[in-house]
Amino acid sequence: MDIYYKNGSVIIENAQNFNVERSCLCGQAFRFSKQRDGSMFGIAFNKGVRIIEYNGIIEIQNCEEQDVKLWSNYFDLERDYGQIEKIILDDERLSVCVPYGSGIRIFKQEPFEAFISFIISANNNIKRISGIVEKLCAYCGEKKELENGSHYYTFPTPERLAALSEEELFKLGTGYRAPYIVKSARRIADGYDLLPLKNMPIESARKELLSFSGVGPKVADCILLFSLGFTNAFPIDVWMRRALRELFFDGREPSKKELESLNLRLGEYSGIVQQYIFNYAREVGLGK
DNA sequence: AAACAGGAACCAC
DNA sequence: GTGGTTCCTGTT
Repeated sequence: MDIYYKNGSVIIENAQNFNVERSCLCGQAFRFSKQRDGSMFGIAFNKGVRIIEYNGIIEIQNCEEQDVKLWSNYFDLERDYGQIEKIILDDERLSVCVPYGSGIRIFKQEPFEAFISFIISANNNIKRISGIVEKLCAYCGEKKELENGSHYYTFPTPERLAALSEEELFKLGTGYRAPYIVKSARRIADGYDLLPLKNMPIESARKELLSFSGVGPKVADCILLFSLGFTNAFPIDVWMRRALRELFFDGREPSKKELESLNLRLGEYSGIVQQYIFNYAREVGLGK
């Protein structure tokens, strides 16, 4: 995989195991959308980028020269997903997931954005989460104009979010999560720093996250996996439950202990493996 | 139009 | 610590 800068774009040549559409739309991040022209538009680090593919080349447009590292880190391009995929392929129970999860890279999102987005994700579906996040950004993010005349909004800072009332959040469609968002955003605006969680043992970081309003086990694991760099965080939602019942537990409901030991058995990349399983469940429509 | 989908809080036990 | 109920909105 060769990554370099050229004329306002970050170019990825010989991309291995990177399916842009699947990665952007699988539910790990909520600010990517496919455009009518087939390109992908997404926002991170307050920057809006357009991603196009041609001749096996992936081009991230609207970048600056110093952004190469930034995006290569965000899209987790330095990791050998081929090796991880091989682990899955070699597992009798998991190999069925490979065609559905292949090419997904786990993005390293900004902690605050992931934190708020996954509080919103509770008891919610991908389409609605994206809609709410978008409204939230339009309501109190920063407006940015693009050269082609269109515009986008950045994700709000903790301060901007903390300044909102429950009523305002409720109107944006967050429902009963409004007070959770207010409380948690205020705690962060008041000085709680999420970054040190990256360097803690996973159990400690998880415990910290669970102390926030609106953050339960599943949301905590999502934040750990999708923004804090814990590739062994193992979020289990209804889709994962369905898939795990079928693949590992002979149709019955696994206990907490069994889930925990499965996580351990899957090893240091269990969270990435989880994404393959999750996508398998969604794409084959398990439980439908 | 009632039923369902989707996690966390909260209160019992 | 486990189990049942409630919270809100969009879809069927």
